[in-house]
Amino acid sequence: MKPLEILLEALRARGMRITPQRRLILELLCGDSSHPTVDDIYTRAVAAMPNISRTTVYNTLRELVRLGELAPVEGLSDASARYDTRTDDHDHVFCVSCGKLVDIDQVPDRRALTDVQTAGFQVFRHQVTYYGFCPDCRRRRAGAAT
Amino acid sequence: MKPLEILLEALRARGMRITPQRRLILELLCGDSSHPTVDDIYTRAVAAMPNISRTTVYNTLRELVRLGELAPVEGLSDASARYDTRTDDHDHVFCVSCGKLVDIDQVPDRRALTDVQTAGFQVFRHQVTYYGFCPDCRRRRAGAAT
DNA sequence: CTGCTTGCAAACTCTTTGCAGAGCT
DNA sequence: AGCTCTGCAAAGAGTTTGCAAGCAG
Repeated sequence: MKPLEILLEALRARGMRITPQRRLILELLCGDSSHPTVDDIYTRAVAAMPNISRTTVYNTLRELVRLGELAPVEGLSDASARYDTRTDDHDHVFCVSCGKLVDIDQVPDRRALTDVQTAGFQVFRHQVTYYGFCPDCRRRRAGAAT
Repeated sequence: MKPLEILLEALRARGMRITPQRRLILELLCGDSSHPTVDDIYTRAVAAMPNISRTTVYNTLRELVRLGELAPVEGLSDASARYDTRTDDHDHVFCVSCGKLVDIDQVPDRRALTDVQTAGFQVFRHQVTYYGFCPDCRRRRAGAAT
């Protein structure tokens, strides 16, 4: 969740126009840390601007990814793409029960891998996805176990 | 890459029939550690059995996943699904240049995460994807840098 | 004004489904 | 023989593209 002004500036800096549609989509992204899908964004956008099109949502999200201001979330078998406004290196915790996805900082002391361990790859980035149950589902399951 | 016999046995154990198509697909999977896509498998299958259909490939792969003998690879933004015959917990190294994907063992001493670090999630599994350049692309880039 | 952007519709890709006939056990 | 499996074609889901009209700068 980054400030709206940053995103607007990123568009302006590249000579892209600030249209009402784009502004709306950016606002929605800024106020959301739930890693929404294209359809999530589209649905909320339509509520505020009834005749905005899916195409515009797709276009805008694609541009933001291109600008490095938005990151597609990988690591889930979800049918449709989910996006993250946090674009620095970080990890994810995914709830296998409800699909909730939360950003977490990377554990700082992970041991460097040897060349053998990386199969000779020159690694410059890594991303960890933790799978488990979120607090809500954890509670729900504990109750059900009665 | 697991032995063909294991896969055949898994099918038999569930009362599934060993058809020539299935046998072929299983053979292709066993002899492949490149994490092929559906189309990779289909293309090679067609070479050996010209009128095998994509449907059969899809069906067979889906069944194998259902049996736990094949794992869809997550964590890549690849358009189409890639499959892994290694089904135990392990990590991946992905070449951002050529798309090569290699299985590696998990680093054993990863520190346990606190509840705060996992945002209260009860984590039971994690998966790391390392991004970098594979030995081939590394060499290629070193040469190009002349 | 200029030309980037929008939004409609159609195209495309990947995957799943329906169903009749073929083939495994 | 009985029932599963195959393969064709068509349907579906998600995303991209082509293009004429609209609007930001």
